[in-house]
Amino acid sequence: MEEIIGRTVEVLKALANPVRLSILALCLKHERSSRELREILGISKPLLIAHLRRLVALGLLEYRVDFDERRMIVKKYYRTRIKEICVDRGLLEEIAREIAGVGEEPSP
Amino acid sequence: MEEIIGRTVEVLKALANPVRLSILALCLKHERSSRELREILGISKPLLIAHLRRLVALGLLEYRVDFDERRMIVKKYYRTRIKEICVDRGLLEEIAREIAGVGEEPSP
DNA sequence: ATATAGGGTAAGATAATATTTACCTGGATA
DNA sequence: TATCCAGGTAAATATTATCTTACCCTATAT
Repeated sequence: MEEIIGRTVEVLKALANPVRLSILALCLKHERSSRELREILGISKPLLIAHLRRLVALGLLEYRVDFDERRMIVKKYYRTRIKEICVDRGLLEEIAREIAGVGEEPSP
Repeated sequence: MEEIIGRTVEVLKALANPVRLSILALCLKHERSSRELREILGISKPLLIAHLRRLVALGLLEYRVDFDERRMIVKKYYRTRIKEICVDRGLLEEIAREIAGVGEEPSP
């Protein structure tokens, strides 16, 4: 049992939000700094951080840490990791099998 | 302006739920009655109705009305309409263009 | 001292979803 | 009469999501 339904829902929920979808779109072609994203999206810092964290946790976004030695400042640059999330016939068939209980490990 | 972000989020939100995803999976290969779905999913009638309505409204699910003349009863049979929802590079690029404001109609 | 930039956390308000129980319609059946 | 079936609705509650303000720390510049 792989819990396909749970994992799929988790990813879809992460994508089903205008801010997070916009972040992925903005970081697609080139990396973006936190400040840049906040200015474009017009949201507060804690909110942006929460959204970024969620995307990173699911592997949909990655970041590079840049250490500015002169200013003793750590900056992060975000970039989208495309994972081609697709709700198609194949996925639905897998879910149907999970519901039917096919592939359950027999009790030991 | 087509409001891609809004429409995409709406569809993804509809998919980002274990019950609705299960309904689509169950009605994929053959149509299912309301009762059948409720027994498999183990949820209340009003809840199932709400989920069904939402999927139908977005065109992800369709139903056939069967009128049993002898019993004077109307029954509905649901079937999944596959629409191949895909969050890929192309979609993100479109969203990025929407954010950048490309293709806005000039003020008249 | 104060402001700015960067990366945070904590608490709390508000809004949206998910879900339940109780009830209504109409006809068939025990 | 009472119960079951089908398809609902209404209202209340519970759980999540979303978002803001107010803070903390470090270092640089004014």
